[in-house]
Amino acid sequence: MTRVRFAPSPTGYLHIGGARTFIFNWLYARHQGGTVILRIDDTDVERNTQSSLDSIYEGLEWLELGWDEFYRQSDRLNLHREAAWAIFEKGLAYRDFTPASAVQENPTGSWLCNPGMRELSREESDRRTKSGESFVLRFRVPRESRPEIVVSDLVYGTVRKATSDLEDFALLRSTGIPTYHMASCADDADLRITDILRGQEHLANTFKHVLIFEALGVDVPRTAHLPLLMAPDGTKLSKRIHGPVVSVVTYRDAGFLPHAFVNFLSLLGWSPKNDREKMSLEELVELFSLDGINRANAIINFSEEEPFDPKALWLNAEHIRSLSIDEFVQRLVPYAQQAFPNSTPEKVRAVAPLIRERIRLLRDIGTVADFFFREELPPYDPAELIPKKGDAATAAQALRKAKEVFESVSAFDHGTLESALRAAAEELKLKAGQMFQPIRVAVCGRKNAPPLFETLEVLGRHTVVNRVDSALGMI
RNA sequence: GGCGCUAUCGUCUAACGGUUAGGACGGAGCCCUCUCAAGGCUUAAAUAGGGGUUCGAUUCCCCUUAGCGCUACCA
Repeated sequence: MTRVRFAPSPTGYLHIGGARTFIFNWLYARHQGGTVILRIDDTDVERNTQSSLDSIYEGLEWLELGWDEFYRQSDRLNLHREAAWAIFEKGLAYRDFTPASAVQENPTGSWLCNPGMRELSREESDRRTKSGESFVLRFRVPRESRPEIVVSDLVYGTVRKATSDLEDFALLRSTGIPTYHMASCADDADLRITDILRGQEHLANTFKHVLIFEALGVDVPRTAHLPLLMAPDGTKLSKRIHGPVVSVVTYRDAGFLPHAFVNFLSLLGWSPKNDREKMSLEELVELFSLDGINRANAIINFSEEEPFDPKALWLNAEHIRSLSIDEFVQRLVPYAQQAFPNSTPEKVRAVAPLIRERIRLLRDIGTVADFFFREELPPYDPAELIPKKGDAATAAQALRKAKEVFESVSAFDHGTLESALRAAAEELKLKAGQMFQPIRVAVCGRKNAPPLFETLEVLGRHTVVNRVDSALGMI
């Protein structure tokens, strides 16, 4: 049975690279009916923050994917320590009493170990411990018996490293707290993780992990390393340098649909190889395979002017268009509330069909549909009322005629309005566009808006007549 | 510095050693049309450089270059 884990450490907000790692784990597990584990790797007490932890939950929950089991490494410290000491008892690790300050004095060249410490007898080691000296527990890399370590990565293939290039890494800090490598492997072993999908930055760590797993006497989990997500400048994503676009909640707040966002991230470093781009969650689960993961880092394309990757925007618009009106309204209401506090779900529902094909982000309702929700139209340039190949007189004529129609028409619905207004245009010998533009600007406050007749219907006779009146007053 | 990984249009990517190097986003143009969208059609745009191997290389090997990662008592 497949068991995967996503193991973020709460030392920063959840960024999109982390989200993608989670998504790949989730897709991989769901594809084969496996188990998804969320494990908080919080062994670095100094740098952990509650706000980071909150950000991880917030981001993960928004994705609407869920997980099956949950653990926190800080609850499991004893397990990690016991595992470390078990390795020590097997003679595969040793105490290093070198003070932390002294270790730092070797910046150049490749440091492998402190030979004197590595060779310390058990008696001597025990004696110094008893006398209260502090130490770090280091893995004794078997450079003589094991010339190289070979990893068969599910994505990168066979990767090898000479043990003569691998330093005696730490298992336990001088505080007794396990290091990342120790805690991670001990937990992976204990939680019976079968497949580790994680960022490529860990590829080089995998050699150490193989050694730990072997020392623990457990099967080495399969690994699949994922290419990294990079900023357009080729550097790694950083909130400080690249701003809020690297944070998952930014996408939520802008009005991405969670699964559209999942769709977008899934396409960064993975391809179904059949030219599919827009996929539902179900399709992603069905199609996902490690074969489609490539090895080169992917750049997420954003800029100052356009903070979201254009493809993400396009995909979101695609997902929005394939929502039913009910689902769309449900997703839209919070954003409508945000932009127009007095908006009602009923009003949103009336507007929804008119904007579904016109917005890329749910937040766009605030700019695209404002004239539906505001009592007063924001000021606009009266010149906008004047149609092409016409003058102020044309506009006034069209508006006066339109007002007559609005006041006299029996039913204020788009079908009736359309035929009445088209007839009116003909009567005035105006082209459709010349007739409709003044009306559109009068009721919407701008030239670009949803189809006119449906818009009029939603606005209602009263509002429409009022707005035409005030337009007439401006001309 | 050492070690490891990577390199196809601007971006995401496809191509069992044989394709006019395909698709998508974005760009440009046209069509549709009451505006804006949506939709349809067309178009520009790539195999980092150099050596091999091969009848034939985007694909395999080597070198160079560039980028990324690891080299902590961070994860």
